[in-house]
Amino acid sequence: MGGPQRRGGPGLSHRPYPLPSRRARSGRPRAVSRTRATARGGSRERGIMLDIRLIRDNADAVRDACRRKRIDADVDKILELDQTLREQKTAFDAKRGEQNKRSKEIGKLPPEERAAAAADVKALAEEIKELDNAVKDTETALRPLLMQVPNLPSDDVPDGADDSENVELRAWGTPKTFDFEPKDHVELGTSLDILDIERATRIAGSRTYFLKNEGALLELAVLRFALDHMIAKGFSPMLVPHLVRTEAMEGTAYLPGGEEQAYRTVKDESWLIGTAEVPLTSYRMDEILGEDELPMKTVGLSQCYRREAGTYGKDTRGLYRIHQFQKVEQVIVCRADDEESLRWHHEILANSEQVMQALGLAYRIVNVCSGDLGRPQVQKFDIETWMPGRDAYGETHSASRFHDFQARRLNIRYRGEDKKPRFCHTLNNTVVASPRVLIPLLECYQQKDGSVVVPEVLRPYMGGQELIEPKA
RNA sequence: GGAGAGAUGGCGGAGUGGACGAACGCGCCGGAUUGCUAAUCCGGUGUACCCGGUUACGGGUACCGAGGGUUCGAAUCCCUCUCUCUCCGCCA
Repeated sequence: MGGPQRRGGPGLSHRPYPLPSRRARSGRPRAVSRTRATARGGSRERGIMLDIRLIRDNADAVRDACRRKRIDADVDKILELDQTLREQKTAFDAKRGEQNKRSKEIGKLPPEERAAAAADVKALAEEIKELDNAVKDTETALRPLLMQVPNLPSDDVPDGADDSENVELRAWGTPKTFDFEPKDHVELGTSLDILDIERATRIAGSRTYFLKNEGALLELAVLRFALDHMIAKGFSPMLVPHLVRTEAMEGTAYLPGGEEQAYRTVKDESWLIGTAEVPLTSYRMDEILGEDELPMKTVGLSQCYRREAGTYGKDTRGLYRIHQFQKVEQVIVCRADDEESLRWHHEILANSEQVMQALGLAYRIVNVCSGDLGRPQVQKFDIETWMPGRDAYGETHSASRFHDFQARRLNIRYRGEDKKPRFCHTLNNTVVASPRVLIPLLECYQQKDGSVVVPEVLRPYMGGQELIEPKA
C-alpha cells in the first residue's frame, strides 16, 4: 500500500450522506437491463443531479452546500414548485383515472350509444389537457432550477472560496534543489531536441507542442508504466472513444456548464473528450448492473482535448496548460455505500501516489476546498507535484468522489441484496497525465551538463535507455 | 456519399384503434418431483412517479425510440425528430 506518509490523511470518518426515503419494489435479480430515460410522466430525467426527495428532506443541507460551494440555487423556489407539481400530478392522475375508466365503458357500449357517451367524456378530456399542461409548465420551470443544485460536499471538505484555500493534507518527498542553475522543461526539452513548441505554434496555434525523439518515447513510457501499475491493481485497461455524444458529457456533468471548455465537432453533434473519465464512467449508461459486477474498476488511456477558454495569459509557458494531452485515468463504479465509496476514494488516491513515488517525484496532497469544488463532486483530493521551473507545486492529479451524482444522470444502477435498483457511486482519479508530468520529470532529473536521467522504472519502457543527452 | 430496413419488457419476438403492461418462447426467482445433476410440472417475474399504511403491502398514473397531433379511447392512425442496422461507393 502507500508510501511513507500514507497515514494522516482524512480519516474514514464521514457524515452519513442523507438519503431520501424510497419505496420498495420487488424486482428480478441479477438482470442486466437497459432502460431508456424518458422525458416526462414522472420518469427520470437526465440533467437532474440530486434526488428531489433528498432536497425535499434535507433542504438545509442543500442550502448549506450552495453556500459552501458558492453556487446559487433557489432552494425555496424548488420546494415550492415541487409541492405544486405533486399536487398537480395527483389531480391529473385522478382525472385521468376517471377518463380511462369511462373510455373503457364506452368500448363496451353498443355502437349507437357511443356517440352520446363520448360527447360526455370529451369535456373531461379537455380538463385533463389543461391539468397536463399545468404539470408540464411546472416541470419546465423546475428543471433549470434543479440543474443549479450542487452535490453536497463532504464534511471533510474545508470551507474556502478558491484554490488558495485548499488545505494541504500531507507531502511526500522533498522538493528538488540544485547546486547549479537549473533549466526549466522548455529549455531542457529544446536543448535535448525532444520538444518543439515554436513550430507547433506556427502550425497548430497556441498551447500546442511536438514531442520528438526521446520526448515522444518518454511520454509513451510513463503512460504505459502507469497503465501497467493499474492493471496490476486489478483495473481493466480500456481504450475509449474520444468523440462522444452529448448524453455522455451531460451524464458525467461536464455539460451543461462546460460548453466553453470542450471541443465540439461542426458537422456532427459530437464532443471531444477532455478526459477518459467521460467514456469510462458512461460505459454502462442506462443499465442495471448485477451487484456481482461491482466494483467496476477500469483504467483508460486517451487523448484529452481542452479549449482552455478564459485562460489567456495564464500558464502560457511550456507544457503546463495545453489543448491536447494524453492521460491514464482510473474510474470506479461501486455500490451505493458511503463508506465503501470513501474507501475507494482513498485507494485511487493511493494508486496514483504510488506511481509518483515510483517516479521519485515530490508531491503533496491537498483537500480541495468547497469553493474550488465543482458542482458534482462530494470531495476532491488533488496531487500537486513539485516543479522546479515554477518553484512551486503544480496540480498533476485530481481524485474525485461523486456519490450517485453522475450515476443518477447516466442512469447506471445495480440491484442490491434486496433486489431494488439503486444508483451506483462513481469515482475517478488521474493516474498520470502527460506531457504535464514531463515537466517535473525533466526538471527534477536534469543534471548540470544538461542531460536528463531516465527514472529507473521507465527504463524498461525506453529500451533500457538511462540518459537523455543534449544533441551535439 | 447513394439505396433500403427497423426501433416493443433481461433477451428473442407477436401485436394495425378499446378486453394490451402488452401473446408466445427463452432467461431468472420460488415451489413440486428427482439418489445428485439434467429434464419435467406449477406459480411468479419491468421501470418510474403520486397517494395511503411503521413494514411485508395496497391503490392510482405514466412509459411499446423521442416530441407533437387525431380520438371518448393510441404500441396500433398522422406529422416531426433521433438512433440503430444492411447493401453499394469511398477510406485508415
